[in-house]
Amino acid sequence: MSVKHSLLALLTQGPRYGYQLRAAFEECTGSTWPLNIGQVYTTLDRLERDGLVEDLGDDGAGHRHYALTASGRAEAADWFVQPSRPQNPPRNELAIKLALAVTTPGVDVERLIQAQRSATVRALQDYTRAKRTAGGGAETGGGPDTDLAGLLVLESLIFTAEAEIRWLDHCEAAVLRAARFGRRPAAVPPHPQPSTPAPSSQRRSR
Amino acid sequence: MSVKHSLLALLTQGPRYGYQLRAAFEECTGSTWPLNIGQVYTTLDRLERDGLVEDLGDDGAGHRHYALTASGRAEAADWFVQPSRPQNPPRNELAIKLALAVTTPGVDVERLIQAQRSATVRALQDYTRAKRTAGGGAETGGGPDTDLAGLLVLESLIFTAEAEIRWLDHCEAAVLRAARFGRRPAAVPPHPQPSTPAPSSQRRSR
DNA sequence: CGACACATGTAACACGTTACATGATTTG
DNA sequence: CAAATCATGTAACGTGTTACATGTGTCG
Repeated sequence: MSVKHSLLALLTQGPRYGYQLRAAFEECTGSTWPLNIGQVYTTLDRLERDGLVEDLGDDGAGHRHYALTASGRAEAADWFVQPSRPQNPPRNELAIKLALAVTTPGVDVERLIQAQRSATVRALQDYTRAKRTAGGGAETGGGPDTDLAGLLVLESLIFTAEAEIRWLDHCEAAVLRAARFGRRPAAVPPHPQPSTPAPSSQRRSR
Repeated sequence: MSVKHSLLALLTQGPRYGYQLRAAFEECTGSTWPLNIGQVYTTLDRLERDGLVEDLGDDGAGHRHYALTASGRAEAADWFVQPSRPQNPPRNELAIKLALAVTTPGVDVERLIQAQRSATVRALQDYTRAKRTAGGGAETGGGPDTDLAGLLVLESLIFTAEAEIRWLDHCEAAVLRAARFGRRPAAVPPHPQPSTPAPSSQRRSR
């Protein structure tokens, strides 16, 4: 959904063509999230089909411009006003992995947590370095707030990574605490077990 | 990718059938992320096609069990060991929206930030309430660590929401600071403007 | 009996990525 | 001229959601 709305938002500044829209998107997000050019065209097709944009045709220079329709403009305005709050927050792969890890016997949860923290710390260092580098260079040529936008995106990554590290620390403590109390490996099967037992070749981490 | 790997991870505890896998997934993540049952079956089909699981056939009770193959077991073990670190972090719709908002004239960024913070604070309160409620109730019947897993998932949501609020506060300050210095509304167009000007019906937020 | 949970699927569609095909223009 | 960039698309596939169809078993 973000691509669709991003294109609508970019078109509020006037008609644009596909290639231009991708460049504008990547510039404004500081190239953090590359946007596939093929998807731009297919999304524009869908937007036109749904009556949110209008095809202005070839301008003679080989550029196929699109403009917002009235409902497209309303949709873009609504996107900016309505807070993003899906009923179910987007799936967090790391949280799922850890939840499955603590419920699966034979998984080295400690190692998982430490490996993940190392990876996140490295990513955080990359972001911090990128933030130092940015802003000092030449203007990329976007509007007056293009640098601000890229900076905010970078800082969003930083805040997220920091939170992930804090959560991992918290998980490590919680897992250790749970392990100190009796951790019985599936003593009483709560559901009727399938007739076929787990194969004996099951891997163990130690 | 998370669904595919989640199913593999659940199957490390022995053969299961589709409906059972969904129940196990939702129980272990505390019903935070509902898993579509149709997707379970199509994913199992793909896993079988790729040689990661094996169809044990109907067990006579109408249950179609699947078991891990050797490569499926290796894949699951690898998923637990390898840290989740995609080259490009998953798109953050809120960050994209804010980046586009500060580069788009006529958008009330202040209002956007405040509306989003309110929504996130409400979500945070929901999570906190859910955390208080959980644990006190009866055992759901999962393994000994099912409660722990659900708790960790909830806390992941809490840590993420808190980070989002902090980031929004930071953005508000940064935007105010940028506004205090000269914010010229697109004085010098950096790219050649399209011939068609933006329609005069453009909405303004105030 | 009727409602509900259990259980397995299919179809259609939205969204996203990768790879490929095609041609114009610019630049070393 | 050759390579890179600009520009527009198509095809195939993976992933995810919603809705529908179908049948069994259980319980009030």
